[in-house]
Amino acid sequence: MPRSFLVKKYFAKQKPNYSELECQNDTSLERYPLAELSSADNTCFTTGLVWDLSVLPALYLSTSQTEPSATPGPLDLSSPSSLSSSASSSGEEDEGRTSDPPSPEPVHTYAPRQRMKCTGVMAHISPPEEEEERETPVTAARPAFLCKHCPKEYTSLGALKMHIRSHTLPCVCTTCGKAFSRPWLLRGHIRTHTGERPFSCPHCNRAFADRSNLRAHLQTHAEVKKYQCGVCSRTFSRMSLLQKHSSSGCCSTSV
DNA sequence: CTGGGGACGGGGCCC
DNA sequence: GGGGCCCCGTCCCCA
Repeated sequence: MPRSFLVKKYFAKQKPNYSELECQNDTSLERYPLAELSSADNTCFTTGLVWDLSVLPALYLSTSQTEPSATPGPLDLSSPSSLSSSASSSGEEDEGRTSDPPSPEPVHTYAPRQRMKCTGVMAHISPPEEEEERETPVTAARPAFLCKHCPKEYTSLGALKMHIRSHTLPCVCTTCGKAFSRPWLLRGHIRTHTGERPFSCPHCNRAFADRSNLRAHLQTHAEVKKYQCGVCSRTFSRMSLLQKHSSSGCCSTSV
């Protein structure tokens, strides 16, 4: 179970509305851009959702490139949902997040995320049409659905099928031929061709084709960024920047 | 070297 | 069960 959504799921109940998000908090955004992301309630951000790299597991810091899933560390900083809430978006959603059940150890659910681009592997392993998934009837504890293209394992067939799409890449761009696992990924890609940028920043009117990029951009407007150096307290908009900062000397200990 | 943007991957949740 | 969307996150590249 790679990734941090395991934490997110608690508040994922409510769908954020970016269109609102982008303009509803115009006023507050001036001061706390991030708040807009997480909602009008900027407290979640200003109260210390900034990540302290010093508390991050060494593993995360050193190998985060491939194992950000270890992120759980920072989550425990102030709240179990710090991670998601800080970067999350719309207000309502934020509310849900901040109130997400304080799971005792959400951290343990994380597994090293491997940015395994095994899509290529699949071609060598076996034809997709053969038998996409191997169902392992582990009637005992939990059913395990194993991907035959990679070592991944899922507890539901649906999840496995979804995953398999990342191998089969059924969505192909008619313009450049690039293939994607999901339709919406393809749509996002198509924007790179059309130039469409539906996500605009309420602060600088800059537009983005990708919502995530807007989110990252909004960080640049934040007075206090999401990721904080445990040594110098300097904050960064991206984990990668914090990592660079750390490895470059400031936080030699945290590397 | 740092900061930021572009593009994209992937699991979860809701409908 | 599947599609759509969300959010989180990463890598690459450029200013």
